[in-house]
Amino acid sequence: MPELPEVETVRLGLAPVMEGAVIDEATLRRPDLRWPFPQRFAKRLTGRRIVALGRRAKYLLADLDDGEILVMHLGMSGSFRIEADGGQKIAGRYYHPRSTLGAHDHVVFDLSSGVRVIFNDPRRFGMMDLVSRREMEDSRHFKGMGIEPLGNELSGETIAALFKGRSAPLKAMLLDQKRIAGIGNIYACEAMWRAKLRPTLPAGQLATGRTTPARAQRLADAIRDVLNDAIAAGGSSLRDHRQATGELGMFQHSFAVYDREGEPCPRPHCKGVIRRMVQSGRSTFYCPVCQR
DNA sequence: AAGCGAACCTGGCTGC
DNA sequence: TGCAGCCAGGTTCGCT
Repeated sequence: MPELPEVETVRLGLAPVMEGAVIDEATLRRPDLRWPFPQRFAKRLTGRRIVALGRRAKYLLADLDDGEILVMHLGMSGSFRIEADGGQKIAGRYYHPRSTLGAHDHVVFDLSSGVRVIFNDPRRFGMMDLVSRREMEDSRHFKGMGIEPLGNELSGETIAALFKGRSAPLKAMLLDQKRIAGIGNIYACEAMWRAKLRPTLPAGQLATGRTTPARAQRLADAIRDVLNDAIAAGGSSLRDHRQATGELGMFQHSFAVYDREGEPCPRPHCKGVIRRMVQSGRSTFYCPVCQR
């Protein structure tokens, strides 16, 4: 379940039980996810205290007390769930007692607090890796990664600079993690709708104009707003996916265009009907009337 | 270099 | 009911 808002929601759910906890035991129930686990993975995690749980784009980062970072990606279908020894209330929240592990429960972290964190990923496009903190920026996952859309770098000027001279469609540019990192198919569609921009627009055209190009500014605002709104709603729960706490995200009810082909455009006074097209192999949902 | 499409997997839904 | 076909929130690889 993973674009930036869903990963941030997962982080917020896991942080109260993981931060400060020691990993008593890490269990790998298969040798790989998308890629093999790193050498001696379970052993290197055992006994480590999790200092902090952070996020970069769609990656979760567990800062360990030996200077390594546990890097985790949810892929398309990854999720975490939390169980507590005998059922427990922690920081005001109740967690279900331990249950039997299921078919796609690939990684289990047993924490010193009695909490168990389970990573489940049917399609196995997720990944876990260990990188040293000092080499993280240069590691293969993060080298060349684009700006953080909720950070200070995102602005109309930045977008204009990032897209300048590019002929690829706007939609493709938004999905390019080497420019802006963390936006996926849903929020690309939603941001373009909010900014009233056509998905096929050659991205470089956002960079034209003497002062700050108005369209680039609208897009920057739309990206920031839609991501913040989604985080506030606990992310989007498609196909019944859950947050780490077991709750459902709610932002799918606020989609303007995503998966709404044939429905009326929700913009006031717009008479458009949402359409679906395919761009670089993925569905794009948009309003042909108000997105230009 | 940039921009596509395919590949990696499994499961759920649709339509015949 | 059964089965084929299509689709899915991501990333990487390989080909023009």
